[in-house]
Amino acid sequence: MSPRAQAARASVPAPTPQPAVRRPTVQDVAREAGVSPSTVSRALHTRGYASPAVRARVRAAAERIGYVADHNARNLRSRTSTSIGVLISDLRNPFYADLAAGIEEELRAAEYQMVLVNDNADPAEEMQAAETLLAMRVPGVIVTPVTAKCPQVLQDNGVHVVCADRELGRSNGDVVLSDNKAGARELTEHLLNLGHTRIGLLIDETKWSTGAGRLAGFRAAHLDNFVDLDEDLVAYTSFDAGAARQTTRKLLNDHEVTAIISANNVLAQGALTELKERRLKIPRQISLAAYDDVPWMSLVQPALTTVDQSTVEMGRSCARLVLARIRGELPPRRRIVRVPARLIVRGSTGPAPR
Amino acid sequence: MSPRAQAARASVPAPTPQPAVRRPTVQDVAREAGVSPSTVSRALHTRGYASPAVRARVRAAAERIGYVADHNARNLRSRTSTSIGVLISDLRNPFYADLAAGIEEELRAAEYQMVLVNDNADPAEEMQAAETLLAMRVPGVIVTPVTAKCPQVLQDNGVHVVCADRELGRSNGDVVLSDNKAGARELTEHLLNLGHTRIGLLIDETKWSTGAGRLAGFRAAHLDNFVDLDEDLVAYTSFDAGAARQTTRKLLNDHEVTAIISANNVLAQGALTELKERRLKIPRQISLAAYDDVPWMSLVQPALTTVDQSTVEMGRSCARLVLARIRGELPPRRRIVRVPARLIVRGSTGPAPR
DNA sequence: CTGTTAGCGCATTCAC
DNA sequence: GTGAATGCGCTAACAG
Repeated sequence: MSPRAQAARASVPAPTPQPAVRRPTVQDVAREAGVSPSTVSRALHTRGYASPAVRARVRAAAERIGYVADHNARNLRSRTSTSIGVLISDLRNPFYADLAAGIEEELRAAEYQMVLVNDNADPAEEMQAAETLLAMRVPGVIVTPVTAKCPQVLQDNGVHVVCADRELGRSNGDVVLSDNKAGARELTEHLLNLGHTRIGLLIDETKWSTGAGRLAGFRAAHLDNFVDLDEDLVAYTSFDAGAARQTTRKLLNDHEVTAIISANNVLAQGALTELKERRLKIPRQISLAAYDDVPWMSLVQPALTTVDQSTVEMGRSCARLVLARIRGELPPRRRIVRVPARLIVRGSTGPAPR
Repeated sequence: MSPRAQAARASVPAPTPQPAVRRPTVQDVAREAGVSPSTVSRALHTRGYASPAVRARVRAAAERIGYVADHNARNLRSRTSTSIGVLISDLRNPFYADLAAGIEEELRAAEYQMVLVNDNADPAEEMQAAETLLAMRVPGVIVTPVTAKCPQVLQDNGVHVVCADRELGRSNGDVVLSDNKAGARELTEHLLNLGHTRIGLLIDETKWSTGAGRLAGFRAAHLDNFVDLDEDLVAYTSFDAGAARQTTRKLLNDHEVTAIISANNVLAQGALTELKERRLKIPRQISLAAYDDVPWMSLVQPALTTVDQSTVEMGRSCARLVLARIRGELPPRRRIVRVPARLIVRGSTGPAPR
């Protein structure tokens, strides 16, 4: 803003800070119900510490005057919060949106709130978000980690952390993963069974458990089926539809593949675009399949064969897991939840040509 | 949970409530820096009440011992919060995901947090969410309202409310809308210019400003172009791809349309499914277009002609608006922000047959 | 089972 | 410009 504009703004009517509507407190409820504030507190939450009669009276009084307990005060005093931090890379990617939706659903059912932060897969933003969540004193965080440091710092500060979708190196915290290896293996096997022997794998990373697992499944399927895997068919690209398209082009030009598997929904987009551009008949001339089923994959013609990683359910699992931790219901040992992956055969995969 | 299970759970090792890692407080920073707690508070926030030297010393001390201010305490004391409530219908719908992404982006930049709640377009859940946000003492809420009661209750409690995407009857609060009428008019005109005179409009509601605006634009285009609108071509359906498909079927069977416009991305899915099922050549035999551009629409073949309502930008606008209100930068008069809609012509629309 | 007392961590009066 | 005192609204210890 220019100095001029700023000055103009400073002379505006008068920055009313807050309407400061006075909201009723426990005191008010206490007076209304003819009991003490602490009794109000007990009647409203803890079970067994107030007689049914009093409890009913207090509840009625609270209802009458529209009392809503102040979370800040409660959290401050009781050193707990019902807000859970959720740290993801990109809400606009349906994978993360579904994950968040599953988390939110489960949290809401348990009367917890979701504080959602997009970190754009940027380590700096991720750390900053972690600090904010620390400041909020959230008891738990669900994160699709970018750096191991983030979950680490949170844990060091007593926050229960659940890593979602991926594991970074040797972590020691709870984690919820898609069964990447099994899913990728099944998908690859499906293509091998159709007679494909030159299957290109479009993949962006293998440092994380996600890519590593999918690659492992891809390899395993080849091994199991006695098909030699030409290492050139593992085509590394970056997490970007445009790049994936370029890589697909190379795969097509230089390696005579009859099928392509993309390791996630973003890469699939690039691959499909290139195939369409070339007017290749799917699946007659080439088969295409993707890990990570998202809605558009069943809308295109032909619909894509995919692996559905039950993303929403994965989110629910994450939420259940942090909540269980927070409630102290789990033994200290780290928990690894593996969410099943399901092959969905649609029209984009068919017999190998020739 | 069954009584049995509950009993079992109660006898588990021992519900450790919290690891209760003791986090540094202002006191600790004060000791470390050799000043008083109140000086620490001032040095860390308000400007002008601490000498630069002290301020630097305090900041260094805070950094050193890893001090992170407690939001709960701060909020309690200062009666403000940096959490903003965001109430939407369905995070899995890319429209809402984009909206939330835009909101979050802007909030994060201003160091605010987003508490996201899915209300599933259910009035009861919406009201419950409102109460929760009230309990959190959020200074502002952005909501895609289901009932007028929700924004009302929030406002009555001194919360700044911005309604996003739609207006319910005569509201008196701030609102950010897509320019529905202009967008729909432009889209309709595009089809009329291609020679279509029997255009079906697939629409789910017209009570809200959203549907009403799109219908109005549809009508206006007909009027402007001197094309009589057969009222039967306004095909009411419900907000559901399956229903939209049925309605599309009827439109096709009974009304000889040469083009279909769907009022949003969900309905478009149903319409497209039906057209593909019938193996109709798009756009040779029939044209299809949609309001609310979402990613899959450019992936299908042919890509869909749509109206892009700049959803992410709409989210940003919402966030900027609540923040401005919270800071008291705006005059009391209600603000109506209209986000421009942009026609994107792609392959699914072509000259009318015959 | 209930009332009294105390204090969570911080920001904001006031004096100085 | 800085320190001491006060209390935001609530719940956890205690008595009783």
